[in-house]
Amino acid sequence: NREKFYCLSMFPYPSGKLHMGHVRNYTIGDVISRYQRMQGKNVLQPMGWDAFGLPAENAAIKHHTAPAVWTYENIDYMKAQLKQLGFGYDWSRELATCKPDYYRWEQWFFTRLYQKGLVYKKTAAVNWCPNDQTVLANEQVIDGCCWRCDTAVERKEIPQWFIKITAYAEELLDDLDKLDGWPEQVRTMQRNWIGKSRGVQFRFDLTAAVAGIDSFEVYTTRPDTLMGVTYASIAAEHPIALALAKNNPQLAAFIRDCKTQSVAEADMATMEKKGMATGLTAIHPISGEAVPVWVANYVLMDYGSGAIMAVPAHDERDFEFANKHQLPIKPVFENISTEVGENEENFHKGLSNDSDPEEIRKLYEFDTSRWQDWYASKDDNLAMVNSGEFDGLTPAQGFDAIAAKLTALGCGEIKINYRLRDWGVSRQRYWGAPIPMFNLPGGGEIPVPAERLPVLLPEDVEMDGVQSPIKADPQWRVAELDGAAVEHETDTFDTFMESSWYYARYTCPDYRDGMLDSAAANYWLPVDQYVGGIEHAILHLLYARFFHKLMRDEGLLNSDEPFTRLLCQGMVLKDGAKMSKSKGNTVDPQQLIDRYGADTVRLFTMFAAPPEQSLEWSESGVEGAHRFLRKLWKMVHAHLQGGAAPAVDAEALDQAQRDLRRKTHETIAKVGDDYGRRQTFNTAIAAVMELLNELGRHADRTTANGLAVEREALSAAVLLLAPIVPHICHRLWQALGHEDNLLDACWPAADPAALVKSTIQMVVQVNGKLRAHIDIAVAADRDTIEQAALSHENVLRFTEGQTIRKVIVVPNKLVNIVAN
RNA sequence: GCGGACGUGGCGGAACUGGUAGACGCGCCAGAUUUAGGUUCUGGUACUGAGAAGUGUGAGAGUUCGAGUCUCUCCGUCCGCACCA
Repeated sequence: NREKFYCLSMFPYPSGKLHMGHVRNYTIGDVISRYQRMQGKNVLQPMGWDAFGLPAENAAIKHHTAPAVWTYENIDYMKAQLKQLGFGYDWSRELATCKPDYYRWEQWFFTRLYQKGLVYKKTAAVNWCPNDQTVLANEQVIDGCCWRCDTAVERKEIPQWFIKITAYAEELLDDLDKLDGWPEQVRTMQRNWIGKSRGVQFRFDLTAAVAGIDSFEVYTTRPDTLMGVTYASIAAEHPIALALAKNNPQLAAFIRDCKTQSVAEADMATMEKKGMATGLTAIHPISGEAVPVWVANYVLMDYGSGAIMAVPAHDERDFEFANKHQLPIKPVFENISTEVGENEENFHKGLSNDSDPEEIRKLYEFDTSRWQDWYASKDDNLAMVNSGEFDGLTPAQGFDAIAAKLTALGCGEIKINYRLRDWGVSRQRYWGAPIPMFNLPGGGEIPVPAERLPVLLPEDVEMDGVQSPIKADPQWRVAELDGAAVEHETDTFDTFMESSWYYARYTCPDYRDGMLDSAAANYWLPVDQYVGGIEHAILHLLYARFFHKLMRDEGLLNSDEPFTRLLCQGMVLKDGAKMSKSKGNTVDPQQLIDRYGADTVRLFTMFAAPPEQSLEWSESGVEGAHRFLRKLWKMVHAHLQGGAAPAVDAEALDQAQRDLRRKTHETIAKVGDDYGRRQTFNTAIAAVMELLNELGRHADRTTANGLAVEREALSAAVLLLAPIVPHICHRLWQALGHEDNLLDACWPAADPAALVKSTIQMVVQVNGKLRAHIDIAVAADRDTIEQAALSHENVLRFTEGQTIRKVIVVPNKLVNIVAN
């Protein structure tokens, strides 16, 4: 009937051997697991392998082997290393995501999602190397070129499978509020990533149809600025652009040019903004004015409708674009506030008259990064201008009025939008789970029936360095369904698929009758503590949350969220930079284990920094950790030389023994709090060090009471350090005469009676500066404290000739005397 | 570019709820043991100053009796940006 505790560390990609980041991650998880076990809980701590992925393909090419061989060898090696470090994993639950008995259930789940309408196929952009005729990952695009052949990479639209994560956007957003065991910054990042917005979707009619298209849709979160629209932009892949390009060689060339760029958003956002006029004009839905239509490289076909309205006066990016292409800038807000700064004043002087575009353009150049924020923060101080019937409204009123107008005109409506996009899971690579679909000869596709799963990925393959072996082999795809010829899909799943549900499969890794054994899953889930790198704060954690809800809605489990508490550990640095092969500043943990032993490595990684901060590597710090363990060993054995120690007789202790005993119990209280609530293991270790320092100074082994107090302190130290340095503490615990297993030993509790103090030291400040310390009886009232403070010699010296204006007393802490 | 964090001695860090800045460790200095070095032990170690005291948490402002902590502006570093995992 013990309470369960599921402690999970993010499983590793089997890249070869453990690096310091793994050591740190898994030490944190193991320390928490051991602490919880000592609390008497039924602890699950599993480990496995995130075994599919791109590096295996590259390594296979380099070493002339198969990705599977390379992966399994790495798993064997890394597993042995994890065992050396003494992590208490339940290896009977080990799983590897590249094994068919794991990915078959992922394939099955995908077909279920398909049947529920949560999966669909559409075209989406990938990085394409025209020379190698292959798809590249963002990582394989270096400065816009292919990493193998240095050819300029193009954007190419190909059909791909998507899962409708946007259907769960609202729940993924709302449930963030429940995750109070998560770091606030992770929740904020996920909120911003989902990016819920309220805006208006509306239609621009073209003055002349192109290839039968006579309008296009745009979405804006700022309909209040609609009257300031001076142009519209469409994506290079927009049907209108493509149709026009057929008879416009210049536009066709520009569109080709737009394709020569990476699909990574960071690259898109920092690249030069380019555009070209289409010659088309759209009709402003309210004013009826002609609005020129441009093609722009920063408008993406995959986002929203692939077209945007542009308001250069009130959007920084539009402003830049308008400046570059000499497009008009039409302000539609006027400042009506009486308090304005110098810049704003100049700015709004210009805004409120009908200056010619050149004048306004000059005006804006004072600081384009600031006026936009300024607008956002001063809603009530702004009034609409140049906006016809909407003049005089505030932006918020303008939002509603213009939205209503567009709705009434039948060309638009208020719409909730998310920045979050559906999850593209197709990869054109070999080393991944095959997507379980049959492609039909006449087009279309059908899921592979459940009884024919898994769709096996052949492991005995040769990599040619360019194409996936299952794409290169014309036989692999051959299949039949109900007597008709069909083809296996040769794309594989994004590896985030496997890492999105492994935590649940650990609860029943050998279950053969389904994806999850609900009884086991519901017993162990949700994970009580998840530990992993901050780099996963958005993608992995969002996909896992999504999958959890999908599994819940499939009836496989009954909780809403997968991870109750989350700890994101920082990076391991050397010389101030992240340890990485490319920088050549890695430290091989194996050498440390060989030289100092697992306990020293564990102690150093936990002591050098709190888990959420980056950890600076230090060889002398490791030696310091080793020194401390030797000292602990010697202290216990020196103590044992003193002979048998009786139990502590609290009433019979002298003052020094009482003080030492109080220190022991203060340490127990602090360390327990550091492990459980704060998860600051570095300060827990420091507190035990302090206790041992105190013991070294004041221990008296000549009396029975002295020996008893020392025994109590050392026993506490051994128990408190046991989660971090289990091996040495196990031996010391035995040496101290305990027969029971340390892991099952009860976590010590601080004795309230031992913590009682008769006097307390308080700080006395004069005008906020420290001037004295006073010893005060714990029960002293405010007057007594004030008198003691005011009559202190040094306080008198600093208040002489001054008037006491105020005395602030913070109980048990300090007195501040305000005088002048 | 957008989103999120961080910035404290020679170094890693501590200061948890706005209340003694620098716990603990490393390094360094001095001493003891040993006496070749290392190990081990003891003491010291933010800066300026003989001292009294003053100054000090990336820079600048603000709120407060009191700011490393809260607010604003700026600078720097790091993480993520949907195909690295």
